[in-house]
Amino acid sequence: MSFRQTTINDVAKRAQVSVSTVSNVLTGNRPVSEETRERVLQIVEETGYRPNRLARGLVSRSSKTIGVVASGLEFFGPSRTLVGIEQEASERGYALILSLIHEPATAEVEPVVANLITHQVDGIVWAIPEIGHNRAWWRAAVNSLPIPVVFLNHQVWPGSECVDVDNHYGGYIATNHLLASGFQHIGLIAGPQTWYAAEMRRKGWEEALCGAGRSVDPRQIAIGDWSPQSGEQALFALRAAYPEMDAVFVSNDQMAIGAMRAASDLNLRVPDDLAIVGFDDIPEAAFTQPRLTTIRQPVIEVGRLSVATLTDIIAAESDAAATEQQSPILLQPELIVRESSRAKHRTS
Amino acid sequence: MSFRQTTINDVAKRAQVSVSTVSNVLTGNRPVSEETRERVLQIVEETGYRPNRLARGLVSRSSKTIGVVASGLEFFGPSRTLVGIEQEASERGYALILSLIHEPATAEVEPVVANLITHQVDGIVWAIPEIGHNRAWWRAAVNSLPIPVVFLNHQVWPGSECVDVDNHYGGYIATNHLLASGFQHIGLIAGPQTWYAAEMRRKGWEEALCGAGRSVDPRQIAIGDWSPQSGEQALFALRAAYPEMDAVFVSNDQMAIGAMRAASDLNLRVPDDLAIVGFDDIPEAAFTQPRLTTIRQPVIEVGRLSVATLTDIIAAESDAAATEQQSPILLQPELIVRESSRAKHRTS
DNA sequence: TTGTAGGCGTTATCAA
DNA sequence: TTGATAACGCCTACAA
Repeated sequence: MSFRQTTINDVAKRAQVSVSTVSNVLTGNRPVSEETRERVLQIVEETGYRPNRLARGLVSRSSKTIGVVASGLEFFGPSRTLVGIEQEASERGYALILSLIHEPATAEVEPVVANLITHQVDGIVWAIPEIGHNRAWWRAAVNSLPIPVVFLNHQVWPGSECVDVDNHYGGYIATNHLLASGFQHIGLIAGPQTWYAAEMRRKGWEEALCGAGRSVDPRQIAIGDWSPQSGEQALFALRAAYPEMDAVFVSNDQMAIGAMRAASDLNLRVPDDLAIVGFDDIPEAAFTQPRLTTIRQPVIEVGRLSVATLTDIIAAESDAAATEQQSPILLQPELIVRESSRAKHRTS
Repeated sequence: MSFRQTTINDVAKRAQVSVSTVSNVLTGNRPVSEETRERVLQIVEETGYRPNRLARGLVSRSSKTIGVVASGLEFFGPSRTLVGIEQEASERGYALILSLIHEPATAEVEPVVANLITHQVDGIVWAIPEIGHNRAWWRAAVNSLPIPVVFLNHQVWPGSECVDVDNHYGGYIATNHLLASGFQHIGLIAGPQTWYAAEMRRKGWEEALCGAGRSVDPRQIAIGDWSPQSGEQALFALRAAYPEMDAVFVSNDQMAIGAMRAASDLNLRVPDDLAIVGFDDIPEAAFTQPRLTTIRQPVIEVGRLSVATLTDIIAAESDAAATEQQSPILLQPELIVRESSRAKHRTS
């Protein structure tokens, strides 16, 4: 079963050249005469030879591998972002080593990073929601790591590379849309405030309200955990604390679906009694009753860009030509208007 | 920035022992006196030394890495299964190299597998829906590969290792539930029939109908692509071709949500005019209006089991003690009754 | 219990 | 344009 794989030595012998010539044919690092090149390629084809990347990485000090640390693959954004990460990495010839963290709030950062470095990854994409203790760890550690790191969904700090959706803007346009549609009392169902993205969406909501001269009060806010169930409960709570509410911005579509369900149980018609705007544009959002107005975010693009940025930095390091990046790189989300926020009053 | 990492040599020198002693302390392959053991561990701690896994893998011929080839991370099942795969791998000390395939129907299998072997993975979890041409490729290739492979959501064949949910049974209990609830004309919105799982769910539906002495006709079937939109369209089509239909088994929850939307647009009340049963139990399913009856499948468990099986085989190979597995390993799904299939007629 | 030396499969350096 | 040969960092006989 488990025979010895063919090595560069086997190829060299059969092609009657030295191993360095075979290596040069394959890497293109040094010119090789057309004649021998073809002969070597021929043998490579015949034997199905493929260079052992462990050996290659060991000597060349570049594994062509990047580490991805992610979390929350059960959610729409993170799982799509991972797809973008993989696509870009694959196109650029990098393999992915995947680590998942299940409890970002308590998990230790150091062992995860150390383990990836152990695998000699050329860089890391850190796609874990920002939370106090891991931010502190990174601030202290990032500059002493031997490899570059790109952060997703994190607040930027000097010297760190970040890619993110502009969640502040997303919260702002969602809320502004409700205001422009004539709604007066706009609540918020927020995500966990340990998530930087959730905090930014809340701030966008606040800024829109303040900009329109509306008050912002804690009783207008309920906090969920992104799940439909928490959205349902949040709407019950909000309705009790803030009965005049006639619209609500919900920080993700899953909670919005829970909120729609709660509205129905409270005999509130959407959008006539209560308008709802979500966030994400999950595939189901266009098929709820009524169809859900939401904020679409370029999640795949965030993943791609993070890898593009990372590999550029990696390439720049070996070229010793440090390309200065602007950070954070913010991608703009987009308002998708559907039925759940149909205008209450005519606004000219 | 990029300094030389500490090596086993550095540790050996500082601890005033040989490299083999350091190695033995770390691997436990040979006994070391308590005294020197502690001294070495002390230095390891101080220097933060971690063995280079490329070097280790090169010489020990075991990278402690497994390749995962997946697809459809935008869907509920596959993304959760990946979580299970990662959990089990991480607990067993394996790292994951992730490859995604975007067009399983046309993608070439060989380069993906070859690339993973290039990275010296110890085994592969193949989580790509079974489709004609890749099945053919695997049949020919699987026994000549140097490493073991475990297949997810595939039909088993002699010598292959498979882990899956019992989709046939799932389709059967879903349909039986509708029959037992008094529904007479049960349609099917199926997934792409190139997916083995979709085919099995259809067969379960068929068997339940035949078992109850009902006819099975092509006009009772519409095929979607798992998306809510395709579910919506499928219901329109089905309603036109099969107007007496009073219940429908939908092969996944996303299509079921689309179908519920279509039912509403057709002024059909669910479940009174049309009962619906989905498949997956996505988090949203409990919050639709009405709440969706569905089949819950142990997707995380499938992922965990696949890695458990794979690593057992890997361990058995190096022990030269081939543990015979029973294949396929089928996990049972479970019926979750909610409102969308509320009984039409009393059945005692 | 410990040390020495060879080799895993490559790429990189130096000569030719 | 090519070929020896020395690393890369580690494990593992074999020797002491």
